[in-house]
Amino acid sequence: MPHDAALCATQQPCEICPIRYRAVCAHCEGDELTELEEMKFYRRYEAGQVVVWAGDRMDFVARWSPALAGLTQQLEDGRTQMVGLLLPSDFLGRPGRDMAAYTVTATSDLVLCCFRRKPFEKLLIDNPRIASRLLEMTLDELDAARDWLLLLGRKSAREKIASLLVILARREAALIKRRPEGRITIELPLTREAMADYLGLTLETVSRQMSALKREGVIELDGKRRVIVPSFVRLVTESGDDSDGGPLS
Amino acid sequence: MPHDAALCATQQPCEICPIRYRAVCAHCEGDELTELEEMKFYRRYEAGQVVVWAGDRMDFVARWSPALAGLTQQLEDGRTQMVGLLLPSDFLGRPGRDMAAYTVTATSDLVLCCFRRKPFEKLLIDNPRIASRLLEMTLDELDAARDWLLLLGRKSAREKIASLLVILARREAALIKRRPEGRITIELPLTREAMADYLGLTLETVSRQMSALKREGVIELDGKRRVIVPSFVRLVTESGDDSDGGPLS
DNA sequence: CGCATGCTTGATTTGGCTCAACGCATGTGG
DNA sequence: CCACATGCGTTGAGCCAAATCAAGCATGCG
Repeated sequence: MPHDAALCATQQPCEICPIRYRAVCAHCEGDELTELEEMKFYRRYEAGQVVVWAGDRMDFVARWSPALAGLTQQLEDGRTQMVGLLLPSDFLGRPGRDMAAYTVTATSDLVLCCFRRKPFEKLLIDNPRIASRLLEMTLDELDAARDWLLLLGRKSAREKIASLLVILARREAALIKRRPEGRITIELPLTREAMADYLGLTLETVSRQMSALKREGVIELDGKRRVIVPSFVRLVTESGDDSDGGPLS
Repeated sequence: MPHDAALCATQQPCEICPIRYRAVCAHCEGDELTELEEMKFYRRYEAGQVVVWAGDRMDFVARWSPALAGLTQQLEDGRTQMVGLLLPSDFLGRPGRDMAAYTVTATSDLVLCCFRRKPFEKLLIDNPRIASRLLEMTLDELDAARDWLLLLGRKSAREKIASLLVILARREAALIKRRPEGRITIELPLTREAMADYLGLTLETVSRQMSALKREGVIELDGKRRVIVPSFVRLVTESGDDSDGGPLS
């Protein structure tokens, strides 16, 4: 695995980390940060690279940095399902388990902020703040996974696409603490195939539904990877769930 | 909500609780158990009853007792997806949130072992053992949800049915600490409709696939709710994933 | 230029859904 | 005891959304 020493030197300390307030270290203070800092190292990956293979040994856990990656699961015959999206500040790895359960692939260049697993597990035991933040994050992920179950089990192809766009829009908006409204632009850091793997569709169906949404004016395309949504509410309607997405989280 | 005082009196203290070693209180000792005991009360529900509605206020969390229940999520037009199965010793509710996110329906008679939420949250903060056990359980649920994503997104109707049977068989076997093998019997505490809601199918398709599996000798039916599997490996093959289910968990 | 990669589009097939009838228990009331 | 209703499950016929198979197009790159 790449471990770029020069890179480490250029990384910022936790104290001024821009995503700290949402990450696992959200509620930490001076001493705890120092402790974390000591077990920290960085890894860098390029777009398309596999970060971990399912079944691999993993002796670190990590906080997710810029950019995006996907967790995937496979059947032997090759059918693939993405089971999670890793977005900035998300947590990777599982304390108490040394085998990766899923394959993680970077979809854009990224830097991973890693903590050696053993010391981190120890820290977790005698530091309730970190432990409770991790619990909270895990519960959020569980909720997200359950929403995804509804999508995979009961939504049409068209609704699935719209839902994915809504989710990405909300995620982007949350970073700048605003609610998506009116005319918005969404970055789509995924190939059609990755979208298909996420939505439980084929890439052809994804392509067709994108074209259909464009034809009907629900979205506009600027290149393949940038989507303009003239009316966010219209998109939400197409996604099937009429909810407003709850409070800004 | 029903709160049967007479019943409470007949409940056992945590110390001799038969499912304690798998539940949230797994690693607790004397004092902690006493504390838990103090915030504990029981509720009883009958088969078919709704335990909580999505959006309801919930001022308790609970440990799951005998029997089975399902968490469901709905779209406004009525499409329903089950997003979790609650089995003995599972945990219900989310510390730090007072709204239920899902509707919980009992599929058989059950007794719920509830803890008042506020004191429980407090206990969580100053008791790392309980907190870490809860984290572990949540991570397990997340893994289960992700396996379910693969099932919903990529498996055929036949594979879905077989997978459900495999899961139920493994759960039953785990209770008696054995691995399912050879000829086994599975209790199916679910209507065809509940199965459909779980698998993202219609009840007709569930029925047809059950008939097909029977016709081909993969399963035998004893009444509607009891399934005999002559060869467990055959069933696993039909389920699509060839894995052996990992270590006895 | 030639070739690879990612995407679109079209023609065809098919698995699972919809709608509808029917079977079979169990319960209820006359 | 029979007539009838009700709740679950099964089965069949037809249809449609999405998968599959198959070109073809745009972009980028050695």
